[in-house]
Amino acid sequence: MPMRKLKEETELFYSYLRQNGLKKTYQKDLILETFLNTEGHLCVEDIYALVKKRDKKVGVVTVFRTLKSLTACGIAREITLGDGLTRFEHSYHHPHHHHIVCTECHRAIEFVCPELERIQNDIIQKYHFHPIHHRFQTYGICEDCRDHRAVTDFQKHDTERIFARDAVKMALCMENRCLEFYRNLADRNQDSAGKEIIERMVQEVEAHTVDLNLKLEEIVAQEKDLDCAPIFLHFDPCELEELIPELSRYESGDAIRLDAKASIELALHLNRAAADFFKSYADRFAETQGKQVFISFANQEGNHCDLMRQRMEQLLASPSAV
Amino acid sequence: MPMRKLKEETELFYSYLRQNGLKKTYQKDLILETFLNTEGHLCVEDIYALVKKRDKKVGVVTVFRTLKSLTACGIAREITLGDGLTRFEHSYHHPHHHHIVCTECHRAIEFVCPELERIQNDIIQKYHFHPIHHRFQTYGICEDCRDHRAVTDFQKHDTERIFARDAVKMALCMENRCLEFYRNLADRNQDSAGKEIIERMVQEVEAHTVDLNLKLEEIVAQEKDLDCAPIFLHFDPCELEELIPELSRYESGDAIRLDAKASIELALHLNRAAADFFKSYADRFAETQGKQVFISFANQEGNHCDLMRQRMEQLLASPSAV
DNA sequence: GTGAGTGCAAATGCTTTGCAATGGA
DNA sequence: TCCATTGCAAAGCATTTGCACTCAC
Repeated sequence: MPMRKLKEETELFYSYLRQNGLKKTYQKDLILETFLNTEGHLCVEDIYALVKKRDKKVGVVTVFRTLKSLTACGIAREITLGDGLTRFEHSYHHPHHHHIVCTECHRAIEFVCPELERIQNDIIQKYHFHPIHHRFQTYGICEDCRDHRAVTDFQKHDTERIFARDAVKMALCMENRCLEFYRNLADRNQDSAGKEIIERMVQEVEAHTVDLNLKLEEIVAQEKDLDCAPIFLHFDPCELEELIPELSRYESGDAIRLDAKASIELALHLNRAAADFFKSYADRFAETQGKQVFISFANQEGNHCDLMRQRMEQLLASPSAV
Repeated sequence: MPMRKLKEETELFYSYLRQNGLKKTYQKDLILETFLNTEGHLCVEDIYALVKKRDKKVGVVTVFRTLKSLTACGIAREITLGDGLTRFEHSYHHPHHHHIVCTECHRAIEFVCPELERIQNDIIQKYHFHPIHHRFQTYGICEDCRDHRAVTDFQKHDTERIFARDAVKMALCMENRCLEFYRNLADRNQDSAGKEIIERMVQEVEAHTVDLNLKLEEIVAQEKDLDCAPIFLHFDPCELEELIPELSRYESGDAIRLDAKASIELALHLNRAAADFFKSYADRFAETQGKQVFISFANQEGNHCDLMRQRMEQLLASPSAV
């Protein structure tokens, strides 16, 4: 947990206290700090035990009461994993997610699924409910328990980092699809000017892929074993697939012949689609590092569109110079 | 609750008792009967109160214990609506569903959403969990509570009947889309033989629609106000839309010219798609009246395919006679 | 100094368990 | 007869409340 965030959340808590005429105390601080410094799905008893390590005099009741406040101001979120205990997880700057719960070891994996959010919105509207929150919980037996292996705790990582990691992976997934598309197209395009344009696209996407991989490494380096944490963002690859134009539409007979203009138009179209998609994808999430990844990816795709447009202008001005 | 079902469930319970070396008793019978004769999401106290009306001597503990057994043998299903109480709902021959819970009045609407089931399967597979069950719960404030209106209980109907009702409605929705498609096509088709074929299709679909409406009335007549119960099956109309061929594919210029053969082929294709879709749709559900509706709809569409094929043979044999 | 916070103990509410009596198979 | 079942009372358990004392503002 970076200090910056701990500070942000503490600020939030204090302003909540101020606004509600409540007082800040040593115990509240201690409980907040303990909560923020622990990842996972902790029950009151867990947090109480941790707090007691630092100060034996604190009572459980205070932990209960403070966690209620933390929930009220959006720092914590109450969850249930089916064992009758109320558990708490970080909420501030953490995307809304769901759980896969092992009914044997009671460990839980978190995942985000925008499709679920969409369905939830559709349904609640259909029934004229004013939405508050929703939860999707899948219960099953995890691999470790099924194979009677030793189990350790899941989810020891900062959710926001894992989300950022997966956001970059999603962007990379998009870029890889684009690469495959452009390479395939360059291979088959029988118009040499168009081929050249597309090959330049390949290089640009490759460069972008390198950047994204660096970004990924940077994120993963922030925390030990972050790369091993299970997938958090459950995105639908079909949605990315749909952004890629169908090559068959450009075939005439079995051959593909896209001149420079048509190639730029195609690339422009693909970039525009990707930019729009990632921009609206970002809208689904609360303020997080991951959201920022989507926004900056959308912006880069947008910038690439501008570049395409410039090239198009150049081409129209002096067709031989591109 | 029809007698037939009460009997089936009682049989199931007795065989569960037999297989586990347990004994049948007057109290268990009483609790089972009370449970089966009440629709809704009842907590132990609710059922206990109802049982007490019939016999003051029965204890709560027995209700707790019997409900555990009923859950174990698949007659009841335990649910939580967020108020800390364990509630029970019918499970035998009831499709797996989810809930929209009002956080004010604690009433819950049930709904079935095959899309959710699909996502659940995808995700649990991705994380290598062995599935047990899943729950999707949406919390919000219902219309009544938002407008500070008086509230009565939801869900006073037999879930299986509501499911059957919605299954028929879904089939009707499909037929209406087909009708619209055929009418539009008949209108625009400039080939008179083809037009005639399509007009016959319109008549056949109309007849089928009448049948389905009769079926719907029959289901709705089984229970008072069944037609007013909220939508239970949340199907995706896009999935139906996708089954309908795009007319634009048959346009040449702005005109449509489909001869008899092409018209039969088109109708055959549409019927086949509908039959396949509803057959696989039925597979998603446990044995219920609604599932039977889907299967019989798929069969009827299949039969229609056979009819189409016969016509095609006739046409090929004597082109003028169709 | 005022009023919220704290921590103890006690209460609450749902659910389970222990146990002696009961009653099915 | 045997052993599951029943219903009472009692225990468990997570959480909340009452209250006197403490401490932040």
